[in-house]
Amino acid sequence: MTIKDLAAKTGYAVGTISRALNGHPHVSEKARKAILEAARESGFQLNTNAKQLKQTHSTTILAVVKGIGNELFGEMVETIQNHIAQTRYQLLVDYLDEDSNEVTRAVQLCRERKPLGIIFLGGNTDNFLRDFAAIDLPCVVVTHDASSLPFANLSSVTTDDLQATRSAIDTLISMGHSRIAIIGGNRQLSDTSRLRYEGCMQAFASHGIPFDSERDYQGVRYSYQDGYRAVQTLLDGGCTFTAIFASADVMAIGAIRALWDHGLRVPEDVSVMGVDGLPLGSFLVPQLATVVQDAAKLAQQSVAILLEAIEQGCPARHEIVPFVIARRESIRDITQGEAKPCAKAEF
Amino acid sequence: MTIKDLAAKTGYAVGTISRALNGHPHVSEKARKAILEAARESGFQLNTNAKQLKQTHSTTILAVVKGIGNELFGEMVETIQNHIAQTRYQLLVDYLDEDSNEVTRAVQLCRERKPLGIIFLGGNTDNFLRDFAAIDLPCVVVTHDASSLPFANLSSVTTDDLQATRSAIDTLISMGHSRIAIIGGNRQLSDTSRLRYEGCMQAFASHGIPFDSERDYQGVRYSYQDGYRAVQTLLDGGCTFTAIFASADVMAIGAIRALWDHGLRVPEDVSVMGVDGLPLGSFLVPQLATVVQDAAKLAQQSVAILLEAIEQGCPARHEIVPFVIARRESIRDITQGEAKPCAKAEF
DNA sequence: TTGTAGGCGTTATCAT
DNA sequence: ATGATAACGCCTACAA
Repeated sequence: MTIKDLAAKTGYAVGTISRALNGHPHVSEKARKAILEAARESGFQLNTNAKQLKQTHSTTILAVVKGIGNELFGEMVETIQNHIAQTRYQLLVDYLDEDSNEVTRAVQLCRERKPLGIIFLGGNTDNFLRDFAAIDLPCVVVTHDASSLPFANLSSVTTDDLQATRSAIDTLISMGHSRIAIIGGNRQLSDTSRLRYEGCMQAFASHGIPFDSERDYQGVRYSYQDGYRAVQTLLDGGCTFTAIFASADVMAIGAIRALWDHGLRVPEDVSVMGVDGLPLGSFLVPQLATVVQDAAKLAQQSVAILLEAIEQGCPARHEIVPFVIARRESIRDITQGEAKPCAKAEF
Repeated sequence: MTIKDLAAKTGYAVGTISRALNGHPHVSEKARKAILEAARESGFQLNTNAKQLKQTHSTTILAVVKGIGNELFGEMVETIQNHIAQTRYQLLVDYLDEDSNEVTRAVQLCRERKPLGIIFLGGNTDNFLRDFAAIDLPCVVVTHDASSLPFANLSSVTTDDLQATRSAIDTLISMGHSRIAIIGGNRQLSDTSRLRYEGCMQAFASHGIPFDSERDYQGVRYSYQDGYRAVQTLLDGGCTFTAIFASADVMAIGAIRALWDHGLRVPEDVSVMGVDGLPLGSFLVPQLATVVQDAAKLAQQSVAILLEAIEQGCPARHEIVPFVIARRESIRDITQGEAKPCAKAEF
């Protein structure tokens, strides 16, 4: 079934069919009704390949999401969708693996879908440096600072990962914790992981608290399981602590269970804090203390910046969205009361 | 940059370029090398629109996933990907909303991507009945029984939702619970929700346990928040219970927190059981008792059935994958010991 | 308002 | 082994 068939069926020419189906002007009400009806009853759908092959520009905004299964991104996609839906544009969401190159993918999609602009959810500096030059549309990276990259058409909206992490560690320190173990991501592969690690180190340094990366740090993948195992490794490695900071909520959740299995209670024996502010965190018992990234605002800002750039040619901007330290039930102030210095497992 | 440009650049004709780029036979080693090199150095990529427009068949297997954010489907996609990667086929994953029509979407993708077969993750009977006739490829629905649908090319792999739920309720009953509240999904919209509800009713009936749907049942959406609210509504509505059965783990998690906030402890005061067997469940404190769907096996079977159908023309099959009742920490046997008859909130 | 025809970038089918 | 050329299904001038 093609527009030719529809033309034969309705008696109109393909040109009229095309115009009617695309809501173009210069189609009589009669023709439009007849054509739409015929299309509906035969379940006709335009062939996107042919359409996009011919089309010189679309009315599409592209979102390239790096890492399916990242709940934070999931929330943001939803918000972005809601905002775009209120404009005359359409959102096209493309998901890819954590470890594939989002920029080359975007380059390909530019050719094929001719979007008006791109929102990157997550991104890697190296990829941008190597491949972004080929893109000359307005773009914005969310969750990844691009202010120091040499691209005039690339904006960014981020949480200040370094400050956020510093602030989280400061919070723990202010609650009397000085023996803090860290569970982080892969600092080689992820800029965010590197920044969050730096934030921890700066916090420790500014308080004169010693930290032995070898013993007190675990770099793992962002999963429950890896959070769980990281705690095991820390304990086996002789690490003692009154608090654990995990640079993602999912790892924190795995960590809490691992502690429990070692006979350690949260927050009585060990305080645990994460990063992200996943909705799940506030349904747990204990509620997970965390650094809340304002997903709604990150998403909303990215759309705003992109639309300004598309419609008014505004230059690239680099915005920072405030984070919030959520002091929830999984952390405890130990400055007074019984001093339970360190939480080495008792078996 | 098109293959025409490459043709001009290398001196070969477009046909040869196309053959070389697609690894077809009848291309001299010399030509192949020259063309591939020219393509590489100019960063050339085939235009998928044009390619798919012209191509009569692909080597693609399509997975249509209904409901992004469904973790169970996420797991299965990963497994499917791993299996397909070991074959000569490629997997194309298409995500759509819970409430959009997966079958019409598949029809469109058939035209445009010409896949060899389709795996549906999730599906709705009405949609299949109305629109599936247009598809004549081998297909398999996972998580949704299609054995009674009149399609010779449609297989299915499912957990027996009705038996699974019956069995879960039986378990709770065998542990001494007779006042059980149910948190389910929307029975009008989701076949699975309906079956799970049926399973509960059958279990109650066979044990002669009365159940007042009006008071003891909440039909909500699959989310933490809705699980939480459902418990509030149940308690406000005067429902008393020693156990809650939620027909999805996410709702069970929300329910546990709601109980906590009402001063009720799990499993001491109330037992809570879910369905799905999300990895998360075993990292919680208490670990979530649940009906584990064997995601790996569901995925693996769906691929096996589809490949058999594609390669050997095997007829459609309808398989049932066993579930496992995971009696984990969130449920408690109350047949002996102190009788704490019902768990009405004390405020 | 409607019809006609050319071309988007590729693959496939012929020749050569 | 390679080249020429006709589709693929649609959009878009342009003509009527």
